[in-house]
Amino acid sequence: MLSNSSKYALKAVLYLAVNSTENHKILVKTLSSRINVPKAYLSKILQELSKHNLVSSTKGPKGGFYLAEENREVRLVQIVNTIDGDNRLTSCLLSLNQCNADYPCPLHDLAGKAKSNFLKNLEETTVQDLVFDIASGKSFLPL
Amino acid sequence: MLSNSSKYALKAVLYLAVNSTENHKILVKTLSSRINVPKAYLSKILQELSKHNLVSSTKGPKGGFYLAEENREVRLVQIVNTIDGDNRLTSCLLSLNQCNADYPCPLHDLAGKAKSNFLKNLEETTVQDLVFDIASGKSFLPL
DNA sequence: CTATAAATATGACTTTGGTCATGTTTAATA
DNA sequence: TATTAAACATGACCAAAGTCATATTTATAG
Repeated sequence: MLSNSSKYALKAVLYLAVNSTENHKILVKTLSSRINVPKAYLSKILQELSKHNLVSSTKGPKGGFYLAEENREVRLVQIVNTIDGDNRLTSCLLSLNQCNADYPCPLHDLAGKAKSNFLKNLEETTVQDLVFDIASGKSFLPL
Repeated sequence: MLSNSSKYALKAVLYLAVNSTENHKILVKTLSSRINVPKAYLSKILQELSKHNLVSSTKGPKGGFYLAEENREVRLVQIVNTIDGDNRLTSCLLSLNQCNADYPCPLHDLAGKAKSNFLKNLEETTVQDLVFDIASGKSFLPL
């Protein structure tokens, strides 16, 4: 459903959303140990996210990664698509080219509703929304 | 969501369901060209399915693969689990160990409903059900 | 202006899923 | 009973995802 890389990306963004501000940046090293993702690999993922303006960073001493206000409006689907590409979630379950609502493959309906529901949620939900759930005790962070 | 191997397995079973009987067995070679899956790889998948009694086969001249009546009662989840293992579909979206309804990770609800819906469908649907959909024009076969 | 601390860029290594080729066993038929 | 046609079994190869190490760039602070 999601690649490992996407999961790591989501975990990282989530941690930054809760624990960082522009005045309190986080080192890759720290982030790595907090969310249990190998440092070097996490680096690569953060760079990709940074390049697409989904997270913020500054180099040099006192530098690090953080989420600016604009980053908090990012929708989860942007994160997933940036890392996994955008058709991982939309393609037919059997990977058939000609499979659509008018000419569905035998598994189309079976998966279709679940998938579109999931995708819709990813599209509608922002990072800030998740932070809100955590703050209000609806969900929990230990990553 | 599903591995390539699972997709191939589903396609193969579906083709056999529609086109084979105990008196009309299908060669791997034929199946391969009909569903566009490399012959050698398809072989391996069919062997795995056969070992678990999800498809039937006989060796030797006049041999081949087919679906016996019992095979038509197989549920899709059995096919997927046999090929992919059984936790690919059930594990947490972020692959967290401690994530459950009482202590959900921030993405739990977002994916949970979609995933459990999909899983439920795989558990409830038999091969025969899909054949029925095809026969009644609800879905289409070209694989 | 220099030293240093951090992200960034690049590329190599490893693991795993997917692909293929070869040989072995089984069963039908002549 | 010999031949042959098929599934079955095993293992090697390949490609992509995941993992890691090294070098470069940038910014801060003394």
